[in-house]
Amino acid sequence: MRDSKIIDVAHKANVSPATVSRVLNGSPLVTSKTQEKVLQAIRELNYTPNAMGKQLRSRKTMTLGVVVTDIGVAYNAEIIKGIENIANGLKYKILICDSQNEKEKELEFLSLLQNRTVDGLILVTSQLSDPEILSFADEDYAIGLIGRRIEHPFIPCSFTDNIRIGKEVVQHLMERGHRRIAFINGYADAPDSIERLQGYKEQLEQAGLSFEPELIDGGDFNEQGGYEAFTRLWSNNEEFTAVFTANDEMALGVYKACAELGISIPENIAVVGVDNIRITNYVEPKISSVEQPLYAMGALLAEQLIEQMNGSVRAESQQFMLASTLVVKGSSAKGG
Amino acid sequence: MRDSKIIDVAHKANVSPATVSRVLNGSPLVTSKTQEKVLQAIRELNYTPNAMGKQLRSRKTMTLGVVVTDIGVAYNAEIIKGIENIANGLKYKILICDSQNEKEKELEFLSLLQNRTVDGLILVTSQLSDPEILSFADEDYAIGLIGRRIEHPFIPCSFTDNIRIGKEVVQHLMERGHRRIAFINGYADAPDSIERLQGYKEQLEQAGLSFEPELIDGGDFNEQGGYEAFTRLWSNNEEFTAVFTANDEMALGVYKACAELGISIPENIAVVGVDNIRITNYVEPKISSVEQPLYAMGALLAEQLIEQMNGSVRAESQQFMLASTLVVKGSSAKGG
DNA sequence: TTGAAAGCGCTAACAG
DNA sequence: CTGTTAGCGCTTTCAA
Repeated sequence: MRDSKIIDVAHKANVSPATVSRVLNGSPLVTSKTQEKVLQAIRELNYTPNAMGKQLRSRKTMTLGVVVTDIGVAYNAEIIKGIENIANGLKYKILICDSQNEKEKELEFLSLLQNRTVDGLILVTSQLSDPEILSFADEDYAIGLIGRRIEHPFIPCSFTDNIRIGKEVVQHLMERGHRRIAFINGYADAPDSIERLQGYKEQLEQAGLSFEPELIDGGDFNEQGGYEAFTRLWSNNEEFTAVFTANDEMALGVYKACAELGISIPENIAVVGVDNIRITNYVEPKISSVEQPLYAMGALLAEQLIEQMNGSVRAESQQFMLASTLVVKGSSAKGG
Repeated sequence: MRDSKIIDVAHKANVSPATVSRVLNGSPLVTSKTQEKVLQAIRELNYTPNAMGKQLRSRKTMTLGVVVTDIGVAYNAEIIKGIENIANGLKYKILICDSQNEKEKELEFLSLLQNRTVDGLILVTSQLSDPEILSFADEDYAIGLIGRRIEHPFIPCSFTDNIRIGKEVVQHLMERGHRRIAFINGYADAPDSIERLQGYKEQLEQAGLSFEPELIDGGDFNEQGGYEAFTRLWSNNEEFTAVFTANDEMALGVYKACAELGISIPENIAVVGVDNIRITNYVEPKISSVEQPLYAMGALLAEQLIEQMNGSVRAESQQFMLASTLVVKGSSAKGG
């Protein structure tokens, strides 16, 4: 059966479509008598306002696009939850794109901003380059970033203090007596990688230790990469006593390598990761890790972006730099 | 800067909006000369067709709604990926609702079908009752179900053969010599629970063993529930030698309980779960588990639903019952 | 092959 | 307080 429209309700209630619209939108200037007539007609016709008509007229879709590299990763899922809860509370819906790290797919999704399918877009640790993102921000498109930072007055960002994460982990390991600390990094060009490495360096320097490039390797943020990086580092006989991996996935790779090489954790080597994913608590020993306020990062950003979209004047965007928490567990329990 | 519209392009190219629309939609009846003029104007104005106008006119949003109970659970994430990949391939977008198992939120999301925000809706292991779902299916709304089955000509469903899962696990454990097999179920009224229990019973019967209700308990599909259920079962001194948990989360709870009670797996007791989640491979011993074709469940259902939505005649929906695979690992390696 | 015009369903001026 | 009317941006008859 064809949906009934506002005009049908108007006819049935003997009023104009405008009046029906007023009732629908809770306008205060309708008699309670008229209102009742209209509501009755709505009930009888089982009428529901059509979203497309409304959206076209109001030039708003009340929808936020969210681009993540992989929806299956707990890191992203938690951020999405933060975004979704805030968005829903403010009557927004979210359209998700699992880009599988393909730039092309992210770019394609950005077109939904141009064609006004979404009112705003949130990129979660996107692999797009700054210029690519900025080319959109120059238009009157609302874009927000999570887990990444771009200096731009209209692009809100929420991210963690990665330098501090690097410093904190190194400090913790030094307190446990470690002096030669290896660092397994993620993608070389990811801000997370660069900043955590920087924090690592800064803390070493602060302690009067010299930075040794031969203790650094990269593992692309995944388990296999961590496994391979550790294997390489170990084979060089650098005699480090601790490893700091830029995320937990790579720490799992280190565990695998250690199991094969007969290295025991934490007796022979201490391990600290980042993200504090669930698995870190199920392996033996549990992996010390830095926990990030992911939910908050999503929620704060969504709130800021929506506020900004609805502001009459375009206000300067806020940048949220959130602190993380080191959770010490078995993998770094003993001294080096 | 205000977006340019089709009329602007028309003016610049000295044609009518209808012609621009034809070019946009690849109509064959435009001269290549006119086409070039129009394309040129589009480029110059950096024009992008407005999605709302198009949608209102065509009465389609090219959007699929997806309701999951929790986006953070790997089970759901994998299904979403299957849906999304197929949907994107067919030019559809997906709008996600993480209902957190709140019925009210699911119901609210269903209204997006009524107001035509989405063209179709997929419920993943929804907690809504059959009548609630059917009340929507009676209208001309496209609804599909995953991980659940409703007999209705227009509701496509994809789900696993849960009875077979129950039978297979029991058979496997019996082959390992187990005769008294405890079963920790999920929510008592979930189809997954009921059917897996039924399979468990059938296989016992087939082997000439009697069903013992005192070996059954429930753990609500979560780790804590599994922990508590096992603790209860164990304290009854029933002397079972194996536990079949209706999902892996509860198996993890069993591991925790066994660690506390000093029971060693698999020597004292064998454990088999369902879902084959990642963590099952990181605990010691690895947990035997039944792997479900989640991605395929999502993909097949999305394909069927979209096909159905676009069919001129409303065809009967298909039901997809997919087979699962038991992955035997350390937790059920030894005999009982 | 192209254009004129109607209308998808809704809201918001403006008038009464 | 309510109705009339003009679009939001697009597609699609129908006519030329």
